Amino acid sequence: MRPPRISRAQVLDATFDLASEAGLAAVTMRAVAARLDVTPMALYRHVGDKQGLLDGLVERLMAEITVPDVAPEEDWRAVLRSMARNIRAVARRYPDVFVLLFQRRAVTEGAQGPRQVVFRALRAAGVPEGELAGTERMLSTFVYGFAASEAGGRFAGLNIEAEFDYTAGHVEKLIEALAADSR
Amino acid sequence: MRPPRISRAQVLDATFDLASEAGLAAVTMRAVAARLDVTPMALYRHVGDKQGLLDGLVERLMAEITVPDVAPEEDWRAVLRSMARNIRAVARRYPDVFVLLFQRRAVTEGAQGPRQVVFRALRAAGVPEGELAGTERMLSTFVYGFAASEAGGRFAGLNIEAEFDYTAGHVEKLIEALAADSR
DNA sequence: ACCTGAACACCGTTCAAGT
DNA sequence: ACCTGAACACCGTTCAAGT
Repeated sequence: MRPPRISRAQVLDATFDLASEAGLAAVTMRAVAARLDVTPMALYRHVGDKQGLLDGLVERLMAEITVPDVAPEEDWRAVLRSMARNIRAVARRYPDVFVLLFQRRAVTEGAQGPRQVVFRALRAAGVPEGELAGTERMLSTFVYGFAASEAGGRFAGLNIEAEFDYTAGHVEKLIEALAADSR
Repeated sequence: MRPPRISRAQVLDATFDLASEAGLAAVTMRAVAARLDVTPMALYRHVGDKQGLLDGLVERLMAEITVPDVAPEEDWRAVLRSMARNIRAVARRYPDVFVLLFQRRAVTEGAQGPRQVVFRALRAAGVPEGELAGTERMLSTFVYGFAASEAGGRFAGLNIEAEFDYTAGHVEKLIEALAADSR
């Protein structure tokens, strides 16, 4: 019987700080433990193992994806673009952690907040109810792919903002077409 | 003066085989060396370091992306779908290696063959010359994002073929719209 | 219940030496 | 030029022990 010296939240905070400052490669059980002035083995009770630590890191990353405070009914285009820009910014700040999103299906699990905002925006655009879920998945697949490409340097040498506007414009037309079909 | 016992090609072959059989985590300098009956240090002359080994692995992965033998002028939709299916198959077979594509910009470097095929298909669809490059990037970003999502399990619980058809259908409409605008 | 300490089986990489 | 051997500074994780 002993009072806990550290919590899962503290472990994840330390992990996230470490990843922000020194990248994913610096995230080791030992380094995280050192930050908390604790033995590596102390972490196992709180996060399971290294895999669990990384899952927690992805959780924290998802929490970084904030929701714009524009009302979706006002301007659905602005809402969607602002969400996409936010996701891209997160990808740029944590490029190596970001790709973990693809491997952990956390994209569907957590971040229900952002998803609801996208739903409202798509509804405001006139996308029929039955197409909402499919469209949201299509959209998020696109945005995450774009953000990962950008953060990984796949668009190196290009004008990325122009690239984004080009793509976003076409996706908006796609959404408009979906709305028009339903009428 | 001594005859070489191994070549870069052999090292990469062993690396690729190892990754296919046991996943990316099993790819260590020591394990690759053991496959070639050689000391770990022998690899350094041929691939530089671990990073260089992984770059070579991505090279090999790109080479797995084959080009359909349908003439693009015949049915551009079939060509694009067949390429997308092939990329998805590669992602499913090597899920953890596949995400490295996002981090190495190899997508733009190598694989010029597939890119040319996409160009021809888009031309056949009627996409104007000036929009070809941008459309191809948009398309590949989409396909790679979809493939990575699928391989990583982000679509778990969904009918993935239906999901693909849904998305592909909308992307085709997007391409048709691009072609129509130019007339 | 929670943490420590020592130990085990791994890593990538250096450096000097051998042929 | 090409490979080896020993060594260094790391890893994640186990297990028994302490409080």
